[in-house]
Amino acid sequence: MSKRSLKDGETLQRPVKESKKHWSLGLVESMKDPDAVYKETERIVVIRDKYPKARVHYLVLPTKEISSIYKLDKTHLDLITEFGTMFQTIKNELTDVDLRAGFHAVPSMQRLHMHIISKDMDSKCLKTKIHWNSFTTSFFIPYEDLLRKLKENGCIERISSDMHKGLISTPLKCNQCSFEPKNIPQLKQHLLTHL
DNA sequence: GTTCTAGAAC
DNA sequence: GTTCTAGAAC
Repeated sequence: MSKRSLKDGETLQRPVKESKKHWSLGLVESMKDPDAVYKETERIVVIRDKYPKARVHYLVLPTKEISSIYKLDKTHLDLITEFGTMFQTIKNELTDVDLRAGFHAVPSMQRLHMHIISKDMDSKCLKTKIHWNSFTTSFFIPYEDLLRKLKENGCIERISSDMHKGLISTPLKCNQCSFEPKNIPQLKQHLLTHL
């Protein structure tokens, strides 16, 4: 016995499973979206982060399919050097902002991407401890460090699962002073004092 | 990566 | 009672 009668057009079948792209392909989709693209060269694209974690937050990606930093080898040194040139270009254009460039040690989204993010970390999209720690602990691999590792080792070594767990559970600490907030709302309130 | 929300923390 | 965090999402 059905619990209620069906409305016009309604069926007993579940909606046909949408062939929706997996969320981890979101950056690759954004690269095709003219509204998201900030700059473009033959080899790289710069997009605005859809959920910026600071007042300025861009992503630099290769047009070529490279899934993550763990696929890099010495043949990519020119490409990564161009990432650095792009970072310098953007710094020169935004001289009133303190910008950092780097990569997440454990990226969630596909396609190699370098974050260019301002130090303020003032954003409504910054909501969780993982968000915070992914930019303020060694979970964040500065651009120069990654370039050096690639030159010296010819690849980027994965961090251990224990290291990963440790970094994302690091107690909150301000990225501009020694303050240790009790929780995220307190951190966000405190960040305003550094503006 | 985000959204949602149960239940922990206050 | 309200705020906040952390885990599931088929």
